[in-house]
Amino acid sequence: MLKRTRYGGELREAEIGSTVILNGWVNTYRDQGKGLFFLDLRDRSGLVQVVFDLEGAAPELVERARGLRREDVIGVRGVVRARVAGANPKLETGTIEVAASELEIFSKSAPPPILPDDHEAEKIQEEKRLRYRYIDLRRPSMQKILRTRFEVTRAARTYFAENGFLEIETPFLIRSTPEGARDFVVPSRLYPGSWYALPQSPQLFKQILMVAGCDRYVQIVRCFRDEDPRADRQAEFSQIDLEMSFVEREDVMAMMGGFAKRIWKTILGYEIGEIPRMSYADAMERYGIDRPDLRFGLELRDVSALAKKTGFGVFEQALAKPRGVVKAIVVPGGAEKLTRKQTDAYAEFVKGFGAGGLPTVKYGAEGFTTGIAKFLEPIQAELVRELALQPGDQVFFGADTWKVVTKALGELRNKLGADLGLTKTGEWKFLWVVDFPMFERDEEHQRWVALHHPFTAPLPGEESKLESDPENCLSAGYDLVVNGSEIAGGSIRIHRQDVQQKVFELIGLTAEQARSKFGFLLDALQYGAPPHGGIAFGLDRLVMWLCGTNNIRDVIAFPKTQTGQDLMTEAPSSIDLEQMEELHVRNTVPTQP
RNA sequence: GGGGGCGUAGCUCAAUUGGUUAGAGUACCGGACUGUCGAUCCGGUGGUUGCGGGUUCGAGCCCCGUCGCCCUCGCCA
Repeated sequence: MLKRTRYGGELREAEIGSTVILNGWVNTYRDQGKGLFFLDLRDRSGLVQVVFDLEGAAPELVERARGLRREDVIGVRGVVRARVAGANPKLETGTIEVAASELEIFSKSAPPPILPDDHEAEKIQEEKRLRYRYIDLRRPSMQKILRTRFEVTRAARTYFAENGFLEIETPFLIRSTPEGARDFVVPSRLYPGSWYALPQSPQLFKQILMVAGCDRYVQIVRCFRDEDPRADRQAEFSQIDLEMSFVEREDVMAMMGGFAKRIWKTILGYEIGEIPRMSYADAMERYGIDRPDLRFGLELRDVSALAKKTGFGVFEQALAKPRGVVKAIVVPGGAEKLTRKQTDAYAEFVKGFGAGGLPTVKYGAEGFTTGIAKFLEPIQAELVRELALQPGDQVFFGADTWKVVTKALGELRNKLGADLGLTKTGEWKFLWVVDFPMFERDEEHQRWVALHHPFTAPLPGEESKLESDPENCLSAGYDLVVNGSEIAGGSIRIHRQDVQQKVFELIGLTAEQARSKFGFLLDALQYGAPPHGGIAFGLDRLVMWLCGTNNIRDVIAFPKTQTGQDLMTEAPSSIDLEQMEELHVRNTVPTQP
């Protein structure tokens, strides 16, 4: 066997004159006739041109070479030499080529259904790429993503090892716990009628590792949530998960900030600098979202006080609602940049988030024009001052309950940022969001739900509000946001059994329910639990940002479709009747004929 | 569960809006070619128009159902 001595894509002019053996796939071939045959050999490192010619090779060799086709797998021995007829600037190896003297064909390829060319791949239906994933992954850009993902996890292990963390595995077959996302479940063979669940995260296990004295835990771990996927999430995903003992939130944030800095430095050579902070309340008021994209302004401004003076029906009705507000977004230069068609489309857009419409005005030399200009006459001067309007600006208003306005304008703000080209690649705006409320009111079920999760501790000094004022009790949670995307989230945990009981009670779990579902945690907290806290990084989303893709399937070697299928293996599938009987389950779906 | 988009040759697309035998590029096969590089030139194979019904003299195109993929709202403690 011709065994590789070098990766072809790494060869450069310095190697001219040396003999190498390359292994790889035929990317393309160019048959020049009887005696001259070129091919581009692809391996993990990239492409290099291999030439078979009469001067240097036996005719028999040339004949065999001429039979090569795309995606055949070969070994080649040859001498590295300078290109005779000029370089190919498109290849990193474009100034050299390998003059082949020996060829071994390891495997012929059937005509490939798709070709692993980066310039083709954009056009190929993703369905085909997923079906033939083993071909698609041969593409240089996919190889680069796989490598980047590995560099991230390697840097993570190095960083956390340097900081005294232990990587400890937690089980995949666990007890199903309520709340949160829908569980994937696995039937038990040995306990008829009983089920395991796959973990949505190792949350409880890592807390128990702290009780167990492990002090600092990290794990790069798969998590499972049986919810409908999106472009940036799927049922099965990975976290860099960690937990620390004897810490306050400052300690965890410092550790994670250091990790983010390490990653951006290692992978992109980028210096993050100090990561600013913002309270959840601020984020919601000014950006309408708990993960603001700070790459652009367009902040939401509360103009309720002024709106009250207009007598405009839409504003009045909104302000009459419980917690009704009127907020504004100023688009600098929007009067000219935004067409009527666009602003109409934005009105439709915000309706999708429950807003009744999108009142708007343009500001110019003659004051307010278009839209609701006439209604704003009484407050024009004050509004111009309040919003620091410049001629040419356009103002959009949201008028409804705080919740609807916040959501609608927050989403509109992000859309405007994208549409107006306010986000540049290579720009990184990090932000810690802190001081979340412990609870959110679920009006439909008339109860409190934990905003983060029910193991999150109140901020020091806020504990008493659990009794007196749960709505305004702040938590010791923290989210790390980059460019409007939440890439990590965590909190200081409750380490006292009585506090944990109280929180369970507030979210509507009776003592009995809490005991039956989380008894092991409550027990553990009784027997010497250190103060502890942690955080989890979404590995997939992290790699997406680092690789510049907005498709989570690009950063997972074998991803699932939006309906949870693996198109390559065709999972999920039906199972044999015997398998089902062994597992004590029965199929209630009529079988296909 | 709701909304939107897509589905024609292995792949990427077209088919003058219901009209002859569904075309092109590419891949593949055969031939030519000694410096190509997304090689080129000549010729060729290749189709259950996702699937199932329906309307019609006639359906890739219209209608109904169904399957699959993507985006999205809900959902994702």
